[in-house]
Amino acid sequence: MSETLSTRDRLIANAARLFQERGYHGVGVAEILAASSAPKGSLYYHFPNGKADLALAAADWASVQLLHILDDAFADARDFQDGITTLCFKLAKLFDLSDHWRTCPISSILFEAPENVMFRDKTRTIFDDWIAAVAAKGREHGLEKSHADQLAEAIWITLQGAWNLARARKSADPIRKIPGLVFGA
Amino acid sequence: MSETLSTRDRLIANAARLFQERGYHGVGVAEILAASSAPKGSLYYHFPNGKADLALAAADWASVQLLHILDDAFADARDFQDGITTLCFKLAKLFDLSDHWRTCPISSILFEAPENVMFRDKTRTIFDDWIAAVAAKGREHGLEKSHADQLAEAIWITLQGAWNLARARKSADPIRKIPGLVFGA
Amino acid sequence: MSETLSTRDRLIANAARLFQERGYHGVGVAEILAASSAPKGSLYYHFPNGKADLALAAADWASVQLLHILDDAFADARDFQDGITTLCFKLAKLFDLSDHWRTCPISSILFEAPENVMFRDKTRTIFDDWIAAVAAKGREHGLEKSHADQLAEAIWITLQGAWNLARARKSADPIRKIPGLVFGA
Amino acid sequence: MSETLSTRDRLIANAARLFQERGYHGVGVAEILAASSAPKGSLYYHFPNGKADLALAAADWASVQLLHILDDAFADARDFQDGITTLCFKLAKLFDLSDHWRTCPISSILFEAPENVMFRDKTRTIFDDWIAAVAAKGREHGLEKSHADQLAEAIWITLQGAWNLARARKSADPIRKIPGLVFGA
DNA sequence: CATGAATGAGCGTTCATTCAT
DNA sequence: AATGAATGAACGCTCATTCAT
Repeated sequence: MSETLSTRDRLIANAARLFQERGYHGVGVAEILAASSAPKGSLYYHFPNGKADLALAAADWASVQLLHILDDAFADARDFQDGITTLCFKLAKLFDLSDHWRTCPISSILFEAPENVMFRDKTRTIFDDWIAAVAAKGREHGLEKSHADQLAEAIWITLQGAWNLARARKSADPIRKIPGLVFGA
Repeated sequence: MSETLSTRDRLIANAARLFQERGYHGVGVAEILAASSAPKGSLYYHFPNGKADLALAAADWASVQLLHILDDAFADARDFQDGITTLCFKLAKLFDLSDHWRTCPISSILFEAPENVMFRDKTRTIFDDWIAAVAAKGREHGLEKSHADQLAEAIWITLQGAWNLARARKSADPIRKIPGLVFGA
Repeated sequence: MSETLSTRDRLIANAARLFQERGYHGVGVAEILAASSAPKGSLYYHFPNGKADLALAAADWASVQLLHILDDAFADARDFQDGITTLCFKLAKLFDLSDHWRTCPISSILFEAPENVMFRDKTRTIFDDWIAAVAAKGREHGLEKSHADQLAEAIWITLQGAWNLARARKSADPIRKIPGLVFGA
Repeated sequence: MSETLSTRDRLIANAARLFQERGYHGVGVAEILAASSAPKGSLYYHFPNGKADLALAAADWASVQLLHILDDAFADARDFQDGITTLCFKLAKLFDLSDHWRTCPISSILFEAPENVMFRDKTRTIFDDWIAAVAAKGREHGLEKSHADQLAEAIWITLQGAWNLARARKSADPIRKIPGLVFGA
């Protein structure tokens, strides 16, 4: 990650990436610190509650990244289906670039953390925010609210499942086939 | 778990349950041993390669459980959609009973394990076996092969995604709504 | 080792070789059993006191081997110095063949064992027996008893030291230079 | 060991002594930590590669001790033989004080360690350094270089072998008789 | 605002041994 | 005479965290 970022931001970005690859328990704080070129004690300066705090911040950061990708996908979209198709191809490309491994950063980070009410609540919030953002894109392209909400949730569910299958098959095909599944063949 | 099971089987069943709840790295072998009333060294007698071996065996065991649930769901099914609906309600009930936490045992066990070729290969095999089993049910109820295959894969993707959303929302509703998504409202 | 040996003899021969390479604590009974194609429980049938018993038997066996090499070296010896020179070249060759690692089997086995009176006593007995055997060769070739005894002890001391230096230098040269040291250049 | 030493130095000194007594595999890190009044994790702070790192540091430390003993022995030496005689008597006394057990610390530490290229290389380096230091003493007392080198190597070989025999016999006599062997009776 | 030395509970694993058969 | 399943203490090591500076 760029050296122009602050120590705090480097910790967050590296934590997000590493957790996405190997899960909350699969990555030690020492590895995150080393990847961020941060000294041992600095984690607890920036995140007083330690690893859990950092994971929550990393999930927030990853959520913002996902919303940026959504916005980019819809920047030149002719209609809703076109925007979603672009989105899926963007996510598929990222997946291909990650050795067919990095899937949903939120699920990767938060579902593997200790069964903690704060972790689960944040997951729900981020999921719902993303679904709402997709639904908003639908309404912007003329869909009725209830239809947009339904489609957005279906897209999110399908994306989550496609990520899992793509990871198992080492292939982004399931991600690219999402529009076909959601909008009909 | 029942005391009538062998030490090996108790280890597998407890490992499957605990990994499903907190992931491969989130559960220590000491906890699995304690839950199984097995002494420390017996794990390595039954599973010479240790925790990784046990996780693979637990994934196999969980896969068999999932296939049994599928068979049960189709025992009295009028048609394919009826069988899938029963299946989803059975899975939703299990999810409710687990404090809204236990989702796909295969993903829970194998995606959180070390990024190991053997783990990913087994995930793909079990996923594909399950999809093939669902497709077979489809053909038994008169569906054409290509249609059955497509539907089975769509069902699996949707189930995986619905499990994720259900866990975030502490509600089995997404699981119960799978038939509506896959077969059309 | 040959399959014609009894389980007991295979255990002894493999234990002697493995202890010689990595010391008493450096080799586990499981490895000795595996190398001997012997079942897990059979060690305690043949050696009721376990690993320590086996190590004592292995040291005895190695001692007999060393005495055989001594006899071979003196079979055609013109005089005492000639016999010792042949002996050193034989030992140097064995050392070369062992990747420059296997030195005195007795020291390797017994000095690394737990500080046990039985282990130390056996070491002394085997050392003294070997020195006495060399002294006997001296007397057979006309040396006076006191001179033969002194030379034999000097040879043994020099051989032990040369083995150490040879191991550190990955070269049998120190072993081949023993006659020059003991008999004068 | 003195409480005024740093944790790191206490670890090294205790490790050197314990390894010298029972070999690399014969001493557990827990015992070294306990002897050093150091907590479990501190070993890996000071020696990131753990037990192997500590053994290498202990060998270096022991090497320095041996060179100090050499310097002390030659502080008031009339000639080379006198210095070597003093050295042997000093080493014999240390051997007597150790319950006739502690011999060459370098061999004790490094030959019993895993067959690792780094361990063997360090053994050779320390051996050669010690031989060179003895040869330097010889030249300081008027010996020609080639003669000094030969004598130094012979002294080292004889010392190693004498240590082995002394240990087996529970007697420092072989160590005290080294000058007679090397310089002629 | 930042650091790195220090901590001890816990990690997955290996150990020599025992025992019922 | 021989076996392999079972055992739990001990192994070397990693962990997230604390704290004095």
